[in-house]
Amino acid sequence: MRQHSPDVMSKPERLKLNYKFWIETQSGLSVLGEGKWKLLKAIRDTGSLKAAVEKMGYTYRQTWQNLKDIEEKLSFKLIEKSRGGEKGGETVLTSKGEHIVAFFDKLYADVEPRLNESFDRMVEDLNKIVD
Amino acid sequence: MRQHSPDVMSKPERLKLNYKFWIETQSGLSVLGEGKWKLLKAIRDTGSLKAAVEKMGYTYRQTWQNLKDIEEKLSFKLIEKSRGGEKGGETVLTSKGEHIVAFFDKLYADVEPRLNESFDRMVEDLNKIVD
DNA sequence: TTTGGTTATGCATATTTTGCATAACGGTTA
DNA sequence: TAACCGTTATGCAAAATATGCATAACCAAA
Repeated sequence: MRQHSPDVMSKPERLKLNYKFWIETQSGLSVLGEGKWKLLKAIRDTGSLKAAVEKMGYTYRQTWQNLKDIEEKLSFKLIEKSRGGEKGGETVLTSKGEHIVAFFDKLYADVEPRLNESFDRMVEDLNKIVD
Repeated sequence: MRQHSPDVMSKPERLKLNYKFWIETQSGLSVLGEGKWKLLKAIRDTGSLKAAVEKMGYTYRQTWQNLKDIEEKLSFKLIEKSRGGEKGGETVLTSKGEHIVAFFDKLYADVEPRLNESFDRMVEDLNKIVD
């Protein structure tokens, strides 16, 4: 069957730039980035993994596994979980968990403004190519 | 069966930071980043998709599909491919393909030095958390 | 000892990624 | 003009990941 490719010249669209930072192990294994940073904040704010997950729109199953894997890679705990009690259970950040949150706060505060400036400038060049 | 978790406190390892930039469509669809940038350079240098792919250690099948998808998202062609002939076929960059390569060259030259400086500074803070 | 809300986890299903195998091309050459 | 050869093109099976449902485990309080 002969089938020609879709016309690749038909829908010019303005482009943009995006970026991402994350922590990895020395061996290059990815550990955690912006998503888990925000999740940790949500855990801190709610005192509950379940509530944090719902707030973020994540699934409990996967997030629980992700956090377990992250702690394994880091070799220290980010959260302290307990079951039972009046509220059914709770999850709080460990001291190191708090530090990781604070680290990302600082990292983004430091780097994002300058990066966005560069990107705003460069995205003009980029869109000249499209036209 | 009762099975205790692996001891998460047992292998402290120095951490590092990493980052990534990429181009996306206005609607947030990821288009291409560092990998395809380097691939395009390899295509330019070799005149062949097959050779470029082998140079990069990618698989032909997937790379071919990726490039097709990227051109679809961009709505313009990055490469011009032909089959047959003495060399069996060849692939060269289009003018816009060249421009995209040049864009990434400039982007990384602009942004990387300052970013690496910030990261070197911040990674010290990060590893204070680990200890 | 019952209750209730949270954490913990097995497992089936869906989705994505890989990679093998093979077709299609077409300028060159005899 | 017909066979050749190295490249591009692509279907498809298999493997690896991701997703999400269902349900167990837990335990302070009532």
